Amino acid sequence: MSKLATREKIVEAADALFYEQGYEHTSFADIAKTVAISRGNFYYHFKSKDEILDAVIDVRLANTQLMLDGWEVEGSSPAERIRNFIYILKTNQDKIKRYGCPVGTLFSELAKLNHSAQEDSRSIFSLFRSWLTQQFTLLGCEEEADELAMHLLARSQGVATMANAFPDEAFLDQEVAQMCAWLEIYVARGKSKQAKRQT
Amino acid sequence: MSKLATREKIVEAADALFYEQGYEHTSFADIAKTVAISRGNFYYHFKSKDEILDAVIDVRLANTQLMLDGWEVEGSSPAERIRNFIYILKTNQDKIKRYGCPVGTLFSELAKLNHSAQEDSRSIFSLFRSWLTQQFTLLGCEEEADELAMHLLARSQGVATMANAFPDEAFLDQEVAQMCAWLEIYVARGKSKQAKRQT
DNA sequence: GTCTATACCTGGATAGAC
DNA sequence: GTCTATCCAGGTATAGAC
Repeated sequence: MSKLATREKIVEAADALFYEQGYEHTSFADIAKTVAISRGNFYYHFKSKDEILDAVIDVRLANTQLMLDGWEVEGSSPAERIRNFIYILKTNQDKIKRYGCPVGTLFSELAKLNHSAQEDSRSIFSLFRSWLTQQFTLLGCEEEADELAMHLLARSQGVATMANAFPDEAFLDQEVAQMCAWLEIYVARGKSKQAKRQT
Repeated sequence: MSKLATREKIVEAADALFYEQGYEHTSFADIAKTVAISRGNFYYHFKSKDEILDAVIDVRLANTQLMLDGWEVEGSSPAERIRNFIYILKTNQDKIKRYGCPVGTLFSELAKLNHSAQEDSRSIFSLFRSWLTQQFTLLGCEEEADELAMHLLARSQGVATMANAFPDEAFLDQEVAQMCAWLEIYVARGKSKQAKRQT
């Protein structure tokens, strides 16, 4: 098998396992089993377990960027794009109910481990944060855009955590609906500002 | 040293370390160092590491109950009591910024480990949930009381997670203020209902 | 590139002296 | 009750054959 293909398979398997079992709790043996390679083979592709984590975070960053870029389709409005963000909870609800949010739970774990990759994992949050800030700015809420971005991120994180703790509920749907309703306040506010500017 | 005193010291040290470092990442050696006993001595007091975790969860449950009971002081209103809950974030902000919420992060970790104590740790959430539900009911929002309780829990969890990821911000204060403002809607709604009943 | 064998360590847990 | 000594499983990491 080519070098790249195996490396990619390792990262892919590690990505899933780190999400489902946590970073520390996932052993080389676990990854080796799903990729079907020997434990020794890892060290041809990576110097250490930490390097696998770095690669996983890089992949998550890249995939997140791709997702955000994918929402910038022709004719889409910032409100629609923010709604896409809110709907991540709905789209991934099964996994979220089982494992929580991949971004939040990884960051929490690395924070407790005092791991050197903690800052890298925070940058996934930063990616969402700056993107949301941009969308709220486009919506016409420039002064409070970052505050609104952080608020929405926090709401999502909270819903993910509680949906993980109480997965048997209509809770997630309710909260998604409420977040969309909350967004409408700022959509309306942005429109009235635009109207003022045009007069 | 008396049996009880040592046992309590172990639980106390484990409680703090599980919060700061995570359950799995905390070793007997870590606890032994802070309590200043030998590793072998643990097994006089506990059969296994899992039993220490059980004891820690029991202590947290008891302390939470004590805190909630302490808020039922003479003349206090349900609104004030809910505000006390919101203010936990402010009171514990230093630790939250460093380690997140002790309830949420423990549950998340145990969920990933697929640990048998997962349900016990969820019961700490349940304690808050049922208490909040009761307070919202007293406030006059009986139909939606549990929904409001879950909403407030989720907001707190989200704020704790994001304050952990971005601790350098005025973010936590803003969110606490917004949660208090949000509460006022339901305080007002409850009052108008009461007024109707009295006519 | 991938394997097997193995070194080395840390973690939880046990046995038995004191 | 607390200690020391020790066991054993499992983890990361290395060496070297293929």
